Amino acid sequence: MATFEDTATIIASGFRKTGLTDELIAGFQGVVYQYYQEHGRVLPWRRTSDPYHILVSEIMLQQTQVERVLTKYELFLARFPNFEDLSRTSLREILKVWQGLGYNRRAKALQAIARQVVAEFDGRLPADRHLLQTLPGIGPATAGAVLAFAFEQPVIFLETNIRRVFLHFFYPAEDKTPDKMLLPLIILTLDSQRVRHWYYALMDYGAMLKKTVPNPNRRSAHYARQSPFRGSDREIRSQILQIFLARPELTESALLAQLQADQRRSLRIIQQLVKEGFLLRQEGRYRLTSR
DNA sequence: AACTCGGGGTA
DNA sequence: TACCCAGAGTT
Repeated sequence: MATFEDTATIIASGFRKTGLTDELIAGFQGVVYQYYQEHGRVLPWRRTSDPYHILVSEIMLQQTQVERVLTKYELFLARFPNFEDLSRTSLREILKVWQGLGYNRRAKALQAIARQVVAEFDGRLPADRHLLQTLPGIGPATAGAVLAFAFEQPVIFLETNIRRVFLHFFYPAEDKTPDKMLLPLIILTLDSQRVRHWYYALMDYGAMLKKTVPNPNRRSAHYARQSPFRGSDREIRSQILQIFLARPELTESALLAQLQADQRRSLRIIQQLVKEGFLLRQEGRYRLTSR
């Protein structure tokens, strides 16, 4: 029986010599499916095909580990069961549930999506990539996930786990491989009869790779390091939002007094929150936007 | 193409 | 410490 290392080597060398033959595709799918059959993850958002549930999970999962989303997903859906409920909820209520997930603008985007879906799409998420990507917070990856998982469409779907898999198997030694080199492989290896199943398998394989080999995504052309959180603007931002979750409103001086940053920097960050629609300034006081 | 946006678990 | 997470939006 071939070891884990062997299968990657065999597929990589086969791809170099002959390109992507039907035999190679079948072998690749076999390796991924076999892993999935034995070690596939059972996750709550995989038990539903409700577009709202899928969308909530996908927005939560953007740049956020599965384990952390697990603690929030059910809670969020219990609190906001559908687009209509979410569309009628205040930003404060949404942020309260969102606390701990990070990237709070996702929560705001989700609320905006809910309102738009109710107002423009008769309460149903459109099964169309172009329309989905016009909605705030939905880009190529999230649109692909929704189309694959909720609507079973044989679409291109590329995110960090999937990127790892294709870099690992097809570009194991190359540096700075752009995504456009992977897209044809994604199309050609897609199991279009079982789209959702296939992408789950790919993602689980990629999640496994993260723990067993040096991160292949470092060899992506799009790999980028993140700036430290400690001492960053976004640390101040999160402090500001937490302050407003604890109390309804503050004067500017009271707010500034609670922040670690110097006044100039604090005001810039506060102004940014106003611009993004998180905060409202009224008669010298700040508060969360009421809607 | 490069920055920014959260927060936490893991090595 | 550093790393990086089921990315998207802005510059």
